[in-house]
Amino acid sequence: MAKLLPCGRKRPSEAHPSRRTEETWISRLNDFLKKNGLRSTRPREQIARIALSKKSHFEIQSLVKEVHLKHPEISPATVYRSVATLCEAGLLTETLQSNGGVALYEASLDEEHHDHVVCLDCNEIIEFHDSGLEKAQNRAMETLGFAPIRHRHIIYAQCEKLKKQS
Amino acid sequence: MAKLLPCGRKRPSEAHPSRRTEETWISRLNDFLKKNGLRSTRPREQIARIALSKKSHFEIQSLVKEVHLKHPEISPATVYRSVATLCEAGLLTETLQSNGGVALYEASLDEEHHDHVVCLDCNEIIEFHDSGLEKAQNRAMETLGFAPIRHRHIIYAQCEKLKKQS
DNA sequence: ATGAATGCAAAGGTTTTGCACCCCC
DNA sequence: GGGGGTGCAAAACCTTTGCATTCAT
Repeated sequence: MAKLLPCGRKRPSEAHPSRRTEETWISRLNDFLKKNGLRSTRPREQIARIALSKKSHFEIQSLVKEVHLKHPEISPATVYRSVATLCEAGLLTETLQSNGGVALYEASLDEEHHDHVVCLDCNEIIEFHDSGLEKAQNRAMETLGFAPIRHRHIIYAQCEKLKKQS
Repeated sequence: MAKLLPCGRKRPSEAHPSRRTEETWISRLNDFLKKNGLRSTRPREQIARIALSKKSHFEIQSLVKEVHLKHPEISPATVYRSVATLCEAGLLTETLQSNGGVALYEASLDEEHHDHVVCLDCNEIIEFHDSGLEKAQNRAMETLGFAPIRHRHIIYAQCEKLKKQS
């Protein structure tokens, strides 16, 4: 938690004071499973623990690798199947569900929403939340006649240049 | 051009008055090829024509299919190779270059930047540009100490509900 | 003619599926 | 005990690569 920030940047006003505790998702998951006649199993929970601890969007492939590392007995097939279940349970969100292909996932706990900055110099991903930005977005959507449900905003930016200038 | 808009929405202030003409990218491509000792070939141009006509982000796979449909004699391998070339030429941009995996592409002509709304009711993608939103974004980045280079902003929203309410 | 570009087929990866066995309820 | 879950291996896909041939210059 006291981890150093990449980019030598100041920490942007403590991103998520309200990240849900682990217990919350476990019960959410179990509720879902029970409601749907599904079962609460060890592999499922282990996979969920790892997937839901991811800070930002991730590819399923990296999850497969991490699971295999920590729990070699769990097969890749199970990871794929569990991720599908977690999506149905609403604990993961599939982003970019573009025509049958690509899939990135993101833990969708009820925490405060955040956007991402990808630093092109450091290759780090920084999360941030800016209410002015959110408001501007909502205003734009209202103008167009849409009701925004969720969004994905990634800004690719540089930090190095600023350092040199200042 | 006079195509009906999805979602029964009003057209959002004519998105791209300045989309570059076809000739522009052909000469840009040929310039690049000549400069690098590469050759201007038929398959390359046919692939470029299709790729650069894409309105928004696309997966290479869908491009492969479309190319195969229109030009069955062109092999998938050539599509992959041409896309790489087009990226180097700066005519396509690879988005989401996440760790070795996923790749989406986007035509990167010099047209005005736009964001996307994905309508969850109609499954249509609408492009828009909102200067207030852009400004809010730049302000937020400045606060964090970054210089934004490019970004990707997708808003998932609904239009149906609005219709019913009004 | 020369070397880049292509098509084809094989190789390398990733994701899905079928099936026998296991284990939660 | 019954039916959902899992692991394994095969299948199905997607992307890359090697090589002989074609083609632009």
